[in-house]
Amino acid sequence: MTAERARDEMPDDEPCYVISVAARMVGMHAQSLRNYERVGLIRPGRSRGRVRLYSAADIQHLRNIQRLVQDLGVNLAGVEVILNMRGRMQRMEREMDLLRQELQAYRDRVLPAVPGDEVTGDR
Amino acid sequence: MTAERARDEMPDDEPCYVISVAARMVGMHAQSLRNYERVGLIRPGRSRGRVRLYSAADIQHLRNIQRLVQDLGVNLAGVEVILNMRGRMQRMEREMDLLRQELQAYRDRVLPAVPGDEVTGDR
DNA sequence: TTGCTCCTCACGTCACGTGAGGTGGC
DNA sequence: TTGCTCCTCACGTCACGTGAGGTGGC
Repeated sequence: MTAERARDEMPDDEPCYVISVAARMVGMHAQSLRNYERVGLIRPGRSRGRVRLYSAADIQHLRNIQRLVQDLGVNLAGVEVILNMRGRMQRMEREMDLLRQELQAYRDRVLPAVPGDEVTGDR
Repeated sequence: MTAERARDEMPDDEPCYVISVAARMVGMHAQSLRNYERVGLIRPGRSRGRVRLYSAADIQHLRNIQRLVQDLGVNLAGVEVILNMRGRMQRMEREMDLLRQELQAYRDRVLPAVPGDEVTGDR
């Protein structure tokens, strides 16, 4: 990522690939990409001439969709639900990391909690 | 739940409804229930006579499937992925609750953590 | 015996991929 | 002008619901 960015000066969310290039990159039909946009699964940028422009992040998003559709046989309604859930899970994971860090700080630097009491006591 | 259990002495995982009753309870075609079993979405018990018997938990599971299929238009491959993810999210939520409880125990009973250091320090 | 269950087969419908056809702006 | 893009329409395929048909055990 960092190396790539340094090489071509292209941030992940920079719209840069027209539909034919994006389709070739992910091995899909250009018309499929238009279909996915029509049902709201992806929202590429547009040039002033109304030409779709896909960012590197869009390409990655398309690969996620592709894996669900082609490898697992999920339909587009399912893809939408799954990608939403995936986002929520990622947020939960970040929140859990924060909790673990904070807890570790207590364990390392301060005092141990009353052992086997408050966590298991009321379950 | 508890009241129901006390009333009819029927635990949630007790197989008790034949397919016609289960189908009527959830408003689905009996053949659909057989389809769901064939693709592995549900696994009802069987009587010795090989007759399917659905538990209250199975009924609830069928309602979850029904909502995804009928309300959201998800196909069966998507339902499988979504229900698996849902299970993982529920386990994560329980784990997060434990972490929060433990953390709260530290905050209440012991000492405050070094404020604004280890949690925000390396982000 | 009656009414259930079991299973398999088949048909209808719908979602989605994919191609064609005609258009317009770099 | 050429090769792209845009859009819409239409067709083929597949998944899934749903009914029929024939069977067997409470």
